[in-house]
Amino acid sequence: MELQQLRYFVTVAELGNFTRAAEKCYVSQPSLSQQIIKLEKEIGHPLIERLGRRLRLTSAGEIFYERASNILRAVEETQHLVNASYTLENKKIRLGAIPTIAPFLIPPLLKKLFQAHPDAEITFKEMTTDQTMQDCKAGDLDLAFLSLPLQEELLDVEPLFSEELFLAVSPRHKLLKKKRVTSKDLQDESFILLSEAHCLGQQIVSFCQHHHYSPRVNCESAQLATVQELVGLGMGISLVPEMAKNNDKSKRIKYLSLSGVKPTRTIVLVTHPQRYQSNLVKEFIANIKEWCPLDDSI
Amino acid sequence: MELQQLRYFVTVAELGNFTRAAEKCYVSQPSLSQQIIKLEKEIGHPLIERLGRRLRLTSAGEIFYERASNILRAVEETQHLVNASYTLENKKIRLGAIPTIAPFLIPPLLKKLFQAHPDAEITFKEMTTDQTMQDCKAGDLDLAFLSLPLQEELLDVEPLFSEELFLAVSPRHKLLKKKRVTSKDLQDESFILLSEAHCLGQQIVSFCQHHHYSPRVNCESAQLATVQELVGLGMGISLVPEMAKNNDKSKRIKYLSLSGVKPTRTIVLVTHPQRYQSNLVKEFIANIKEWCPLDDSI
DNA sequence: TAACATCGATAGGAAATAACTATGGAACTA
DNA sequence: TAGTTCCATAGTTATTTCCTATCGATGTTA
Repeated sequence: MELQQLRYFVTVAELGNFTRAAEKCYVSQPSLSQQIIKLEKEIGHPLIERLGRRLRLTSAGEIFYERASNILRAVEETQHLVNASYTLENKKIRLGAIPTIAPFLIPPLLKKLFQAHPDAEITFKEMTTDQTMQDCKAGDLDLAFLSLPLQEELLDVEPLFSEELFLAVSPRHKLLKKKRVTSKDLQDESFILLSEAHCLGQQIVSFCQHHHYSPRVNCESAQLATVQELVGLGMGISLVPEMAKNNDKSKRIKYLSLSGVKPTRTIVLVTHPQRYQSNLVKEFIANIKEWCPLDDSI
Repeated sequence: MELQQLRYFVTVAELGNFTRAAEKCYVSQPSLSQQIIKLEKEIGHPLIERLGRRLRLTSAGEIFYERASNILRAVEETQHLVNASYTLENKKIRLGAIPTIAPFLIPPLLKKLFQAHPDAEITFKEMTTDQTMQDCKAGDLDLAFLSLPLQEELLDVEPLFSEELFLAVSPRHKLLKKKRVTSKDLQDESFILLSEAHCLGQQIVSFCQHHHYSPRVNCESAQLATVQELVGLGMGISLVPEMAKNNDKSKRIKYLSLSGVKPTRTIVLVTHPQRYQSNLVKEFIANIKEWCPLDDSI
């Protein structure tokens, strides 16, 4: 059974005439006749009685007509629905970010997004770098914010900006007395780091290794806010991204810019190169690139 | 858009895999791919995102999937419904008869029909000969009972039986005193006939003409019962079919069998030669031929 | 890291299907 | 009776669908 046959049959049923139905369907009358005959054979029952010149639907034909016209209406509606869904599709954005970026970068971005598109539907997912990249690859995310380094060749990775990692110490910390603090001064300090799964922790460890010492890890936390609280209580020091420093309105922590080679991290925008991007996603990505202070990079 | 494309698409959506979908649809994978691509072109939006090896429905695709699977379900149901309608069709019989036959022949026939098929759905229509034949030709009746003569070459006309027309007179009528009443004795009588539209009236007129006299038409009625009432009141005489005579349990009328050439009428079964006949209609017709007292014919 | 396996898209030719023209026969009309 | 209208059939052409073979990309495994 094919839709064309239904279209032919419904037209015949409505016009009560093969010839005029054929005209309306823009086919020759024999073509239409054959398709109707074929349809009747497949159904297994005659649908139209040919009584001399007059046509008449059998009771099977009447039932079939009801159903067929409903089906054709459903098909038409489907086309319209899909067209409408294009608008809907344009309203959806699925974001991902790691926890050390999310609370500082996502809220202002979403605020701007909502100003421009009050009807946008945002889904946001905070995960580790690995999980986020997996979701990106699977198409569950339209875009994600991560931090370098990444070993990922299949996804599009576009650097947005770099930011300094500031030394976070408690207000009474002895390092505050020094004029210049370099990485070497940190050698004997207790570091408070995020858990290993989070890249910021790894980044700090690798920064330390680069300067030929290991941080004395005292405490691991999943949240930067927790780290900041612990630092504020004098339980250790940490390296905190600039966005976290700027976001910290409490005065319980002092932030120092290290002298010499400053530790930094680079925030990147990750997308799937093959995935279809709705206009809203495209626009959002373009705006992100505009908004993000690339020139602030150190 | 064609149903085959919907079948392909729904299968892919459900299996999440072109190759296995192609196997399930018993086509090669390229064939299925092409049809999906064609479908997407016609819809105007991508329905399936190909992300590496993984597949993913776009939001348009999800909406389309919902609709498509509903449509396919509707198509399947339609086939079942039509099959079921065959049973329904088998329960319908549409009968037609002229008024001078209907009250005597139809009730006993329906009684027997209901005994054999308690769930049968009968539609009965009492009309003039012309109207009945027109309905037969249009397919609005499955079968009809009429009386000869008929000028109709397009319909099937099958004689069922012939019956005598009895002379109906009031109990005090002078003709009752005669031992033998012939058509010549009727020459001066007042005839009560059905209106011209009814064939029994015409038949009586033609019977009289055949015997070289005209009935002195006094009164015309549309119903045989009315005629019988009038005869009973002594307002005239009439010729009444045997079935009407047998049906008349009141003793207000005396019926005489004419001597010599007896007037008769022949009851026929009329059907449309091209029309589809359900099993019930076929069986009913076969039973009618069995039941009807063909051997009673004069 | 290289070899292998899997998957969807593409190309080109073969098969199947639906289209057309021409025509026939039945059924109504004038 | 002649003419017209209508649906079905026959034969052919055109289109569409399908198939095989193959490519390129993506994961997986040795």
